[in-house]
Amino acid sequence: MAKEGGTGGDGRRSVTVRATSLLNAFDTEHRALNLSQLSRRSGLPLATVHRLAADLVESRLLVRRLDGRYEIGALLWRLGRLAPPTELRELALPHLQDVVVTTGHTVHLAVLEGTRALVIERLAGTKTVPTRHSPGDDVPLYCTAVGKALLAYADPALIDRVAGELSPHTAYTITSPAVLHRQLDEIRRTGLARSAQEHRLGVSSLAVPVHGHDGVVAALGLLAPLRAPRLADALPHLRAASASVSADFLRSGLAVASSGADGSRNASG
Amino acid sequence: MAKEGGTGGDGRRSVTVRATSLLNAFDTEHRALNLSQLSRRSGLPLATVHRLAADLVESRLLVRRLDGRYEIGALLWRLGRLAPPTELRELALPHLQDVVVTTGHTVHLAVLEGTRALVIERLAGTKTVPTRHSPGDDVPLYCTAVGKALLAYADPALIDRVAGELSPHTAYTITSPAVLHRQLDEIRRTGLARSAQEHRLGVSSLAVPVHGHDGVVAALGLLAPLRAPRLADALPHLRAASASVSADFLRSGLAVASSGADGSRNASG
DNA sequence: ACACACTTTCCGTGTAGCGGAAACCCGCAC
DNA sequence: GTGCGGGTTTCCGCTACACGGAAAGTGTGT
Repeated sequence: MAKEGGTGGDGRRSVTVRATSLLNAFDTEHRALNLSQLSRRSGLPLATVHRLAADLVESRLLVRRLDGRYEIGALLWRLGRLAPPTELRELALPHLQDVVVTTGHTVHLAVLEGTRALVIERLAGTKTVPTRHSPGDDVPLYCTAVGKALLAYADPALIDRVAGELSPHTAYTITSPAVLHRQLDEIRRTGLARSAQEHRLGVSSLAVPVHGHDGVVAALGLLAPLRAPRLADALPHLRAASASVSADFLRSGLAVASSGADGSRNASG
Repeated sequence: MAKEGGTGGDGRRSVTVRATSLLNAFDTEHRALNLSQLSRRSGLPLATVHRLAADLVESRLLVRRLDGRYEIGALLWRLGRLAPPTELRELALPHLQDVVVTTGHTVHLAVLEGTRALVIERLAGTKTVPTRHSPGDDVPLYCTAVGKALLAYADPALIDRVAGELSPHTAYTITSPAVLHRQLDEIRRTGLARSAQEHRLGVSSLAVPVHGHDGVVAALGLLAPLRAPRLADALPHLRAASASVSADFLRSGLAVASSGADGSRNASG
């Protein structure tokens, strides 16, 4: 009978979770999916997907095109705009632009989301670097500057969890938990995070935390080609922008929304 | 068998639809809701909301704050970015900026969504007008310039439906279906839609359609104080922007409904 | 003509969603 | 202290609703 013993994985969950797994089948490379693709990518039986997707279309979370493919509906877009990242993004935007024009480097704004850093805005500078992270993408916490800036101020439990699985992206990626911890200490001391080719070859970056009422709510990062001349000169501008964003953030009375860990599941008792 | 008869719009439907009605309880003024508010605003029993919201949190569509209130989660934000409006918005953005700097007026980009026009981007000009529609808001189709521009090229059935319920917003709002139809004819002939105080007093606007492969995919509108001097001078810029957006749109290969095969093959894996 | 891939419908099974009611919690007033 | 009012969480029996295998329907390429 009970073939399901696994914790956490997928398998048999509530309708809502299943419906969400349908939504999760979409990503930047797959903005429109037909029924079979949806079934394959979500791992749900075809008949189930057929019914579920129809429900989602009725709810206007998805729309069905004339060619039969599904895509994310405008309702979802609109709802998504109500999420905390939107407010932060819009309030930070002018300051990000300042940084871009004064330094010429590409700037990232990211928040902690689960065990990754979610890039909520990216403004390309004139001194372009090949890497392409659009808003909506997420990057690892341990091998990017914004990631480390966020991680350094995160819940110690999260730090340990992340430090437990340091899979290398390049030859420069930190794979030793001890080294990572040492770096995080330094970040906390100096308020500055760095990464040099740890995530992508040829790219180095700086990042500083953005402070909220209690704790760090975001990180502001700067991307540059590996040996960009006087990248450090940009630091004051980055710090200034961070301070401005912090100030605006506090003024706006927004609350931290970072989800944190799941924790309580069906534990015994 | 007979379809269900409820006219109210909600009521007794599938789980998915109910869950969505929870999501719909959120709006710009209500970005964070506690359980009871959620229950009240969605019309669902409290116990049901309690369970459903927990599911949504587990799915990460919602997050629950430390103070017990729910808000839209980052996952939803990210999914929303995969919706068509995002692509259109980003591709149109530079052209919108052109219009703003050359004309100084506030510009709107809107798409058809149900029986309303969804504003997907708004750039404020130097010649500000009091009205405030942020991206994500929707406006009526029959009393705004962008709305009319979209309506004029929409499915006749939709036109009739909209013409059936012309509730006035100001003393200038068109309430006669015949007048509306006549205006729509003219819009189709001239490619230009206007509204003068029909939606908000003191505001007049122009709008032009943005064409896709077959049909209109968006509208580009310009807001100005009532008797803005030489507002018509801005029209060429607006048309030029519309043409540029159209061109970029077509180039990008975005589809509203592609009937033929589009190149992408899916290598299963 | 056949083969193949995708989509839609059907329908018997039983599970999972339902939601009223009661308990619980906390701050407040008296 | 006791009672009151708001919100939140848990309980639990009933059955409506979701489930999904299987089969029929549709369209394209060969």
